[in-house]
Amino acid sequence: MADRYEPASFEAKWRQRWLEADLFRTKEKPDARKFYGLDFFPYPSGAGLSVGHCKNFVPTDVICRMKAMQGFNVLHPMGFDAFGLPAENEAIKRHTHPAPMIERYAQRYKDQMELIGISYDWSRAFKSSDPDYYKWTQWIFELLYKRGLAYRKSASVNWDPVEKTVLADEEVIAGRGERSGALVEKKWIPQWFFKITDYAQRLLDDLDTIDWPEGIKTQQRNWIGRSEGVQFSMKVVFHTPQQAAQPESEAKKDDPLAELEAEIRASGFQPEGDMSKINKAKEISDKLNKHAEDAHKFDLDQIDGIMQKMRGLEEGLEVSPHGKELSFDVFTTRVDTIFGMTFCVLAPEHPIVEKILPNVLPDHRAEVDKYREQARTLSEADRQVVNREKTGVFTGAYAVNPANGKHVPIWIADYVLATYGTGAIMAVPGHDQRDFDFAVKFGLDVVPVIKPSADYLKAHAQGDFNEEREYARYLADVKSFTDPFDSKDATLINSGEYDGLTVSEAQKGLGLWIEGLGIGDRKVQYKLRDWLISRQRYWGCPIPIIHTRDGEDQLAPLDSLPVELPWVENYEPSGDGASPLARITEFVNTTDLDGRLGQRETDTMGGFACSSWYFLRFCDPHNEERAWDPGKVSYWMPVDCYVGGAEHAVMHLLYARFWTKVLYDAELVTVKEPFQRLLNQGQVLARTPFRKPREGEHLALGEEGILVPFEEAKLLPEDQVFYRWARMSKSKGNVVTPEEAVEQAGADALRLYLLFRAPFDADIEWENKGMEDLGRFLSRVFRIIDATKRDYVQEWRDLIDFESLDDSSRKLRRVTHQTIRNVTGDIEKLSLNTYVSWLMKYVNELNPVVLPTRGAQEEKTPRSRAEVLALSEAVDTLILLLAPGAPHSADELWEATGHDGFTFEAEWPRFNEQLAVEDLVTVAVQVNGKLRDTFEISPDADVPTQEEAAKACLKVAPHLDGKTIRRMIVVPGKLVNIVAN
RNA sequence: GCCCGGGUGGUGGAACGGUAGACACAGAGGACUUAAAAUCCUUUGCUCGCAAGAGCGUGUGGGUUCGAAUCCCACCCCGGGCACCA
Repeated sequence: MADRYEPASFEAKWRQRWLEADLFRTKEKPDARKFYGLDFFPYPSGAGLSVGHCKNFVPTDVICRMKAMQGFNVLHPMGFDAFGLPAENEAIKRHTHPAPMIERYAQRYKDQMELIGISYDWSRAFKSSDPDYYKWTQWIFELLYKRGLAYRKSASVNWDPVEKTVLADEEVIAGRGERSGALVEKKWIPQWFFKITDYAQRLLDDLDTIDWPEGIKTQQRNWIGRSEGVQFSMKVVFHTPQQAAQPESEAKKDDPLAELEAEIRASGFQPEGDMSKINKAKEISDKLNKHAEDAHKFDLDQIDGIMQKMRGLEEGLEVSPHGKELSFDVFTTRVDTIFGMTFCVLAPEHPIVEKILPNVLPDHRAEVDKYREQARTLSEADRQVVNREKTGVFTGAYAVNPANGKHVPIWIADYVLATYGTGAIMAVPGHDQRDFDFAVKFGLDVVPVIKPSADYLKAHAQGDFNEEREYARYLADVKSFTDPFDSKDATLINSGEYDGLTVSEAQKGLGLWIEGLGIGDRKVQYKLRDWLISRQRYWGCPIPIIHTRDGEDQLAPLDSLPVELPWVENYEPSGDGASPLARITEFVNTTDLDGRLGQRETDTMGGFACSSWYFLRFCDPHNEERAWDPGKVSYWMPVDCYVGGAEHAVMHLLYARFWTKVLYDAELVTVKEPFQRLLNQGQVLARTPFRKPREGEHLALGEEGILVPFEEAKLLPEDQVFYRWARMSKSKGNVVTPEEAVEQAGADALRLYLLFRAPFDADIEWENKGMEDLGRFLSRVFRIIDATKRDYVQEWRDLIDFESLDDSSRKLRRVTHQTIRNVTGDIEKLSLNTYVSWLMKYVNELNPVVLPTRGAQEEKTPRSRAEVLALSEAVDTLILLLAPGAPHSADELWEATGHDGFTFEAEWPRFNEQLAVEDLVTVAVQVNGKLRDTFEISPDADVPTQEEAAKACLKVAPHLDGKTIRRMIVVPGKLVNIVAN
């Protein structure tokens, strides 16, 4: 055995032996606890792995290796997310077919993962594009369909003109396709969706039950976007042309309903019981509008007359030419501000706009048409520009504010989204920034309904601040205050009988009132929308649906699964919104369950469908009868430690949770959450050269310079080049491959460097030299083991308890057991940089014991029996604690010390509390919180003894001079604080 | 704008509310060597001081506490996410 780390001489040998021994095959020992460690399902890119990817795999490997040594049944699988756009795009670029291409790339990934010694059980590997796998993806699709969670509808969707397919909301970042960066267009085509919105509340609630980074949970909460509020109906009314030209008239003050009641009685309609007037009116209107079949019981002419009258009650109004009531719903989280509603806004796409238009003046109609056309053609990105100037048009119609009967103008504006809530809002410019901006721009009224705080008034004050004066000015001229008062902690004004209530009281009161009125309900809204899974692309899992000739959708029969993706030479997307599969008639034409002719669905599923259940298949990967054996899945699930990048916060991680919950409801899995513990690793950044822009060159926003290859950077004048830390990527030319790293420094040095350089979840600024530092550490380990060869006793375990400890051996064993405790705890916490630190510290402590200073070597007295045994224990412990991080070296040393087999199969060192206890502890002495001295004392000394010892400290006395001790605070064995003045 | 992280020596980073700077890199000095590399030893937060020692120190300013890098409030800076969601 060498006395230094020489990776070239043994690392490859050990990898070969592990392979031959089939060492990492998943064990399913009875009675053992399980541990499921998993890395995110990677897409095997043609660029291969960089050391950046390894930062993901190594930590999982460390904890899995430790768990295996602790006797757990460990599931540590790997496979490939092979279906999807990245693979297909790359295949098109290379003029090849994705299937053989992905096969090659996956093989390279596997080779690279093996090269750095990751302990994956490759016997469980699969690709999501394997028919044996996607058969079951289709099976789950059918399950979703049967449960009403998969549906097809025409919708305005995100069309990526470069990828030539639609994208899910989650794949659109700031109006651009996540991968292509192209501006996304709106397209109206029939699409398949999964009804994830049904699970919104559970996806939100169960976040509290899992151990994930807070940031990821928050991102999911925001994405789900729950808000509580009130949804209520607003009636549309139309002014006559003459009246429309006049200023808006006040609503009639006397009680129109009393008159109406008389009319109702006169009609012969006898309401049952003691219904309120409002309910009577509502009932009539309901009969007319919704239950025409009931209406025949009454004299229709008479009722029509009542309705005319009812509308006529609204002063200054004329009945719409159609004689039909129009209304629309609005959603608000601030029903307390309802008295401040001065206008309403509809999204341009709102369907009621069609019904309003025939009843308004032609001028309005023309403007609205023009605006809607503009909105339709405006790209999603243009519409989402930050702080965009508000646009909109008045429809010519009005809505009745149910709170005060006032008629407020209905506008159309694209700042109201058709896809959220009801696509219509009550606008309260007094207390909402967006409405305020709109009101200011279009000269609409602003009515404050919440009393502004003194702070707000002060911030907007002109000249000397006088609260009352400012308040008066505020009430008179809100618009001059430049932004609305936005507080949820104040009282109401201008709100009739609700004046003086707090915001939360008013929310409760007004919510109940609206419910009682029967025009609305308290409601919960979510931002989350259904998951769009159709892709008009070839390389994906076919959707197992047959469209029959009479327009029905049928599931492909279960025994016909998988619906295999046909092999075709030409699979490029057409760009017309149809999938390439639509061109393959042999694929398209088929018969359904009943033998009717039909056509297959030609869209494929987006890649995220395939990765939403792979962690279940790993539990039982070769099952041909079913997707998985429920017993196996209930044994292994949930994943105990799931490691991957934070970029999947709202895509994969949300979808996989959704599928798991559906499968739970179908009693196919026993967990509600798939990933109990999630960790996001940091990235590896590499020094990347940029040059300053030349004349005529322009930098995009946020760019500092122009990326140049290293070769070019070396040739450029020094003042033209600068370096920045950037994520490793092939396009930046800054990639370090695992092959290069292993060649230069060795696999174990690479592994330890990735662990040690920064905390697990922090970014690493890569330096090749850093690996060599860890190589030197490994050399020190080799030297220590080499130097103890002569004294080492392999059977120390059987002998050590019978030997009484002398000073030196007690110290040794103490250090050993403290290290076992620290290392085990840190690996458990995935605090892996400190894991390596403890090993280094341990080596530093062993060094002087093992390697006497030169010259003294000859006269070294022979070691005592106890010391020899303690040292032997230290040797084994060091090797075993090192094994998860540096498995090649550990096995090399394990063999050199005469052990059979592999460290992977050896038992993890056990921590003995008694041995770790110190004889003496150092106690800090503070005077008034400032450190003045320390003393050593037995750890079980009582409090008075420690107080006395503290007072006796020499350096303490001068600081107590002329002071009286008021108090003494003792943290036994740690600290004494003398409080004196 | 809102929401998450994060600001600690020359550098990467350690620190259950209890001795700030573990562990490492870099620096300085030394040993071995003809020399270098490698290795080993010592030293290293800053300021003042020959020293003993004292003072100052975890982005800034306040607060809570016997005691704050750690908890609370306000602000500044960096990284990430969301983005007209009513």
